[in-house]
Amino acid sequence: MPELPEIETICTGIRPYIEGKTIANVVIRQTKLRWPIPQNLREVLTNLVVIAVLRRAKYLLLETNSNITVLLHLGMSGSLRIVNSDYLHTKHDHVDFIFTDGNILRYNDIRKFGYILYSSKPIQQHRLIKVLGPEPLSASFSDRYLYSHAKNKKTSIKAFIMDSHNIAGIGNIYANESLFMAGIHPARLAGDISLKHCKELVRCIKIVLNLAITQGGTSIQNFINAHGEPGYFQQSLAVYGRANKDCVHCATTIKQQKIAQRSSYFCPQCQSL
DNA sequence: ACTGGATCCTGACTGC
DNA sequence: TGCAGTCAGGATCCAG
Repeated sequence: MPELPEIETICTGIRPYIEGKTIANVVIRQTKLRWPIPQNLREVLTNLVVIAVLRRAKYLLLETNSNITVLLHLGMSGSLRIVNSDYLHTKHDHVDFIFTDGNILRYNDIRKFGYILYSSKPIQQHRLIKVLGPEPLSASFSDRYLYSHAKNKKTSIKAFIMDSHNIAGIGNIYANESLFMAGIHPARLAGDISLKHCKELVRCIKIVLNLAITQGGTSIQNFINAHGEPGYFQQSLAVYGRANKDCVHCATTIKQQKIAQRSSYFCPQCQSL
């Protein structure tokens, strides 16, 4: 389930193989993803040069030497790998971006929750991009920002930080881990979090995401990097997936509860309501 | 304006 | 062994 650190890992992994390279062809085996792949994707991309591989929230962006930017979202089961033509495609390998040097950027997505689109406008103006909140690792995501935007909100703090319109790229795993580290109960109302606690939460979100990036992301079900290798952050998870186990701090039993339709894990002792 | 629920999908897992 | 049911989850859409 790729979140920000996983996309960052993939971005770093594929960049050396495709930046500055020319797209020779695009093979689409399955168009029915979350949204249909544009019918003319192959026609539009052929002969373009990828000049930059970027990440915004959980989107991976391929900038080209024309006005076209490819926008990729991996949903929850998507992966991208660099392969060559010796690797035969398998069941859920939906799209191949084939480069003139023989490398292939292969998109696989078991659950088809992801999507591939392109934009001919500046990508910041794209309807999916312009509504995003600040990057959590940027300076603009501050205690002041969190406090002022969460003020008066009657939703849970967990749902709030997972909403990409508020903060971009935090999914269920890192929301759980950040709230645990900050000692904040996931069901607390966003509007009730003090400036002091906002400061602590912002600090913890940045620590958790940075640590996950250095460990190559989290492989819970099927995350793999551009070379087909798993990440290692799952070994550092303090609460996510640890229902009925002992809290790493106080040995209280970790509780699991659905909050905002998502499995939430917390220590009832360390994280006060 | 704001909030929460339904929805898309497949595979792993559980229980009978 | 086989089948049915449940769960995982990002982000959009829609209803209240």
